[in-house]
Amino acid sequence: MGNPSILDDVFESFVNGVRLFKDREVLRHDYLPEKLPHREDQIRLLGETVAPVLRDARCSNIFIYGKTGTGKTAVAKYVLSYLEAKAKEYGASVRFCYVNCRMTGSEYRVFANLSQSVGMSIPFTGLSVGEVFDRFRAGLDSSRIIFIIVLDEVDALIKDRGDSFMYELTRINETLNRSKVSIIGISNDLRLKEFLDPRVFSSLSEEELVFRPYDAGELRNILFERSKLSFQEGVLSEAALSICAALAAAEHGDARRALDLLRVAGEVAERQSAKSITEEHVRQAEKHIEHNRVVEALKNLTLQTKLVLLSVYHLSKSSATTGEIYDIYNELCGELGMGLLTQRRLGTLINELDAMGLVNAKVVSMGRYGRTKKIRLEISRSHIKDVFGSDTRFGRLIDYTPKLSKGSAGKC
DNA sequence: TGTCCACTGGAACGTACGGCTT
DNA sequence: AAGCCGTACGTTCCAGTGGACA
Repeated sequence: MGNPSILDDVFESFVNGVRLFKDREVLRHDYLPEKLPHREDQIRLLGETVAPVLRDARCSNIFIYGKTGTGKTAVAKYVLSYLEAKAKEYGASVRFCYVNCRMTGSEYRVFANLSQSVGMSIPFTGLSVGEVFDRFRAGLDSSRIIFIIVLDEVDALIKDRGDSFMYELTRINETLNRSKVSIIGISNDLRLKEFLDPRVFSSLSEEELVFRPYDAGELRNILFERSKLSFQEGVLSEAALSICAALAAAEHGDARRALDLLRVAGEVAERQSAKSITEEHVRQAEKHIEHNRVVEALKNLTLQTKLVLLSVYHLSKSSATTGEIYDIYNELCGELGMGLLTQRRLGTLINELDAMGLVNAKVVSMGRYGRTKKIRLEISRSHIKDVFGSDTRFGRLIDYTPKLSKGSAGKC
């Protein structure tokens, strides 16, 4: 369990050391601040759109677009919480349910979630989606309310499983007698239109709201507001604040990223017993976040996907084709005495690694020599060596020398 | 201009599993 | 216990394809 005296030191310096934070929760993603700077227009527009529910009328469905960290979720929650409170004041029976579709995972669970929020209990599994939907509808109708459904990251679900559940939802009002439903869809992907049935799309986007990315100046204001609540006075340097804003602005104006940077920079500074947070702490925080992201991603891969990535690793002097990787993967499976997947399946796994940013895969045509994907590592080799090298099942394969029997691997 | 390579990627289907309803 | 159900992970089949080469 380690040496207790070491931990004594760690804990003591944490408790008695320099305190930079006043309240670090303020910098977390799910913290909902009282003010949302630079989103006044969107708040007003959304407020105007949902206001009819205060007079017991159904409001228009709304579609909200914008990249991650542009304040979509915060604005939606902010407006609806306020609306719910106002509704109580006016005696209107309004309720809203927020569902993050990506976290929730499937249409079954989305409906299960919605059902629970109208007081129906739904088993974890065992029912058909249709059955869950029927129960939701019945529960909703008997509760006699105006129900606002917020489907966050709805693009994740639609791209994976199609839009049949959205179709059901958009038509639900036709079968309700005593309750009404409005839908607020939130998407990170501006091209969502392409994935949706035109009927569903037109019904969903009776109103549209677009959230533009924050620029560096706006991010700076947001960080400044939050830093007043999260840090002790005078602890955060001007330069550190600006660089956080600039780094996040360079990455499509993501406020979440900016807040993460600031929080981790504070933690780094605190650990070093620094009296203030400097530019250098932010730089270290940036490295720290990226390192953690990659290591976590690597650890959580399935064994087969790890072997695919390891095959890329063994070929990564230059980019490799799917066929070359499959050959190496074949060898590695042989070394471990494991069954191997088909090349078709391997292609899908490579696409998943590409989506995670661990490899870069590009479809190229080599004319007479066929059409394939060129794959190269997107992360440092040392990350793979560190994480996979300590794996008891296949760690030894890090130093494996491929036989490259077909001779083509490694060339460009 | 047509051929042909080495795949890509969609679609349908199979299997295993945990968990519900009846 | 039987019969469903959703989910995860995988296979099989196959039409489609960009561009070098003859």
